[in-house]
Parts: sequence; C-alpha cells; structure tokens
Amino acid sequence: MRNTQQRRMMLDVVFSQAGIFDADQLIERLPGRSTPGYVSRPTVYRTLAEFVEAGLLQKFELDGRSVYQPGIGSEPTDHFFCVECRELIEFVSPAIADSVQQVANDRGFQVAAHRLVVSGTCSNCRQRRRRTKRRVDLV
Amino acid sequence: MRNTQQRRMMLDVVFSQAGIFDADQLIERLPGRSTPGYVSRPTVYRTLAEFVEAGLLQKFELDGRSVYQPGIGSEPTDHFFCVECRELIEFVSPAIADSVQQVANDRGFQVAAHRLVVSGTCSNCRQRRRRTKRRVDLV
DNA sequence: CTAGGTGCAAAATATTTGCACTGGT
DNA sequence: ACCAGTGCAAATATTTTGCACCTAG
Repeated sequence: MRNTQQRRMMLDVVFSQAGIFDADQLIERLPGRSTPGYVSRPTVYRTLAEFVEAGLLQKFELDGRSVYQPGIGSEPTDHFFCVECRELIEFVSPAIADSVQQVANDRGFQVAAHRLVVSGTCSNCRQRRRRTKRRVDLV
Repeated sequence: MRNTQQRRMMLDVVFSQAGIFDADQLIERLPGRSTPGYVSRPTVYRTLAEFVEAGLLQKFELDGRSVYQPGIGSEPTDHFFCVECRELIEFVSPAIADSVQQVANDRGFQVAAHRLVVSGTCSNCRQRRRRTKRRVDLV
C-alpha cells in the first residue's frame, strides 16, 4: 500500500481524536477543496474501505449511514444510543461477549465480531426529562 | 388509520411469511404495476414507517439498507449474520438480554430495545469450506 | 363531503464507478 | 517509467418529498 499524502492525512485525522465518525464528519475535519491536504470524496470512501479491510477501522451502520470506529484489534465495543440526544456511549462488557460466544458455540457458529447497539435514554436525558413526551426511534 | 387496500395488501404479505425483509423484497411480493393490488414505492416506504411507529414491525440497518422484522411486542431477537452465505439466523438469548440490562443499570441507561448482529461463519459454511480463502465483511 | 392516503415525478442522500491524469517508488 | 492511487463527473442505490387526484369514513 503506497504512502500517499491522502492516506497520511486521513490517518492523522482518524487517529488524532478517537471516536466514531462517518464519511462526512471525516471530510469536514480534512482540508477543504483547493487547500493543500485536500482529499476527494471518492478517495475518502475508497480509503476508508481499505482501512477497514486492513483492520484499522471497524465499520457498521447506524441511523442509515455507515460509521467507522478506530481501534486496532481492540476488544469489541458495544454502544448505548440515546434516542433523545442521539449520543453514542461506548461500553465494554465481558459478560455480553461471553454470552455471545456461548450461544454461538451452541449453534456451531464461528464468531468474527459482533455489533450491539442498545437504544434508550441516557442518564442525562432521563434527569432532564420530566413531563416531556417524545417518540422513540429505535435503532 | 384508514383501512385502505394498500395497507391490507402490505399486511397480508408482511405477515403471511415471517422473516426479515427490505423494501424491495416486499415490493417484489406485491402485485406489479397496473395489476389489481399494486402499491407504489413511496407508499410502501410511508406505510412501513407507520407499521414501525405502530410497533407492528421492527426496523434496523443491515448491509447498508433498512430491513424490517415482523413481531408484535415479541421479545428482542438477535441475529447471526453469515458473511459467506449472507444468511441471517435468528436467536433469542435471555443471558444476553440480562447482561445488557445489567450494564444499563450500572450506567443509569434506560433500555428501550437492543439490536445485536453477530457476524461470522454459520455451521453449514464452516463445513462446506475447506481450503477456500475469503475476505470477511463484518457488519 | 373532506381529510387522510396514494401515485407520479422529481429531489435528496449516500455511496460507487469509469476514466484520464498524477505522483510514489 | 510503471502502475497504484487520485480527482472529477457521472452513475447507482435507496429513501423522501411536493403536489394533484382519489377514496374511505
């Protein structure tokens, strides 16, 4: 894989601040068109796919779009998704991982990865909410 | 909610055979254009959203598109996703649900639902596979 | 009768591809 | 120099919206 300016730029941005992002958010953090380190949209998508292929990023779908999470060989992370503030809260649960492995073993399924999104209301929004009604967009 | 021909057609198809489907698969099972029970694409999307809102269907994202699962108030179902044959295999695990609830309690998160997709290789494909190499598209 | 529902066409969104050109090695 | 990589424009795929017409209640 060639060490191009575009890939260097993307790696810098992707790993400078950990956290989940989508293609647009990444592009926003990169230099704009006709600015030194500009990376075109197709290249962003192509390169993200390469990073996923290489294991530098994990990819999954949230809310209709593809999101990417840095983490090289890190343990699988799960997420709470607050349907009020739309925030993603990461967590790690060995108990869940174990249960997944257990069920998989029972069924003869070989686990490569798992993706868990728990939707509901985060503690902040629960406290802030008092008599407000709202619809629940499940993920 | 009005009892229209379109909604009746869609309910028939959606609940005649249980299982996960996307908008296109549903449309394929409905009568074609200029056939008696035809339902237009926009109406299919609008009505699917209503069914989700009404709790008749659950919606989530898989492989870049929206998929729908029938089941009125059923217990949350989880899935294995075989990256070889692209098949979805449903399972229910009280252990996982408990663990999720446990972690949520610890964090003050109120759970509305959860969505778990475990990607890997199903038992059929593990047996069939011998010396074939393949890339892994995680979900 | 009349609001909610529908179909059509077109828009919006997200992602991918063909192709000529550029830059890394 | 060679070829992987890139940018541009356009294509694809999916879902949504504006609007005029239709129909269930």
